[in-house]
Amino acid sequence: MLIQCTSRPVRNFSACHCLSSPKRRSSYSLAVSERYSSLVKSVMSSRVSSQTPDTLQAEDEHIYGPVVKAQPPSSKPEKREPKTLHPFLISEKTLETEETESGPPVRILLKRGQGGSSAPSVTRILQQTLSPEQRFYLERWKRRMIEELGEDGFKEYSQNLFRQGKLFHSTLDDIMESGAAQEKKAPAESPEYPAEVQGYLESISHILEDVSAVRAIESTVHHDSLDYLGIVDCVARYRGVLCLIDWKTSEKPKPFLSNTYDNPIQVAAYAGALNNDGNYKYQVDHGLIVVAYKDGSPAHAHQLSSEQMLQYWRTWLLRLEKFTEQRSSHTSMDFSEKK
DNA sequence: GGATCCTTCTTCTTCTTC
Repeated sequence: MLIQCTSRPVRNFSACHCLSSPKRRSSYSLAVSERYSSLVKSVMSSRVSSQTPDTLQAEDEHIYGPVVKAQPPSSKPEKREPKTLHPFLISEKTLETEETESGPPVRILLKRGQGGSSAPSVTRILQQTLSPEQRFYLERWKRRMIEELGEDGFKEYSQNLFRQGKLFHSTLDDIMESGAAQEKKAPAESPEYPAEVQGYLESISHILEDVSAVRAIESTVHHDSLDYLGIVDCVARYRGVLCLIDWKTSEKPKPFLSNTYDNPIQVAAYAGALNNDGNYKYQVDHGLIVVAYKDGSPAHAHQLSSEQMLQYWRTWLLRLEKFTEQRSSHTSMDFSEKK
């Protein structure tokens, strides 16, 4: 039986992200039919909490002030343009990489603190330039999670998410490096990989079949003129197209690009840095965001065209400008405080 | 040797009717 769940077909209820909690599986799963799925969903997804939407709203308003409802987020797309439109691609560099594709993938390690380099990272810039709306929803989510799990429980939960993400990445690095991806061997079947990431590996196995010519793994990129840096997950061909690939793990399904929040901006920022980094002799104008799931259901792959990459590059430049403005206003404030 | 850095994640919402 196929059940449509958040626009993603799954084999059964136990594989459904919305209904199966990671802690325990419901015994209802065998008895329910599609007819009752929305009812079951609403019953099972209700929170065990004495709070009602009204009290939550009241709490939100108490902490953040009244919610301004007259600002639908997507109705006014940001038309702003960066003050300086730094190029995404460099004309001297080539997009063709045939001659350099035969060697092993590069891995440029991060060297911090050398030569007084204090370039900010992509992650830090994105974190510090979140919109007030993003901040609000993240804070609210965190508060609700703490209400449910307690401070310590939430800490454990977050650490667990990070640990799984890191383990998935490092395992994937090993697979890529050993060339297992090109051998088209199902890595999930290999017993040498940690049990905790087997589901994620199964989830991306169909993606790995389309990945070839791995050029870089966990490699540092630095934008030589804009002076920011980051660590790229992977550069490889996906279905023949050279892409900057970002691997993600997620508890919730992310079938649409819009579900990935700032990830496309992150990918464009990395690609722009790689293109403007003298250590890389080629450049990349496509992106790929792969969202892997623990239960092994097929990962979602969001490919970014060169046009989309350019669009997100502009958004990135805006965020970078915002960051720089914030930083200069902070340092001038520090200066006046010290004075 | 210890401290710090870069990552790793987390948000978008609501009912009502076939």
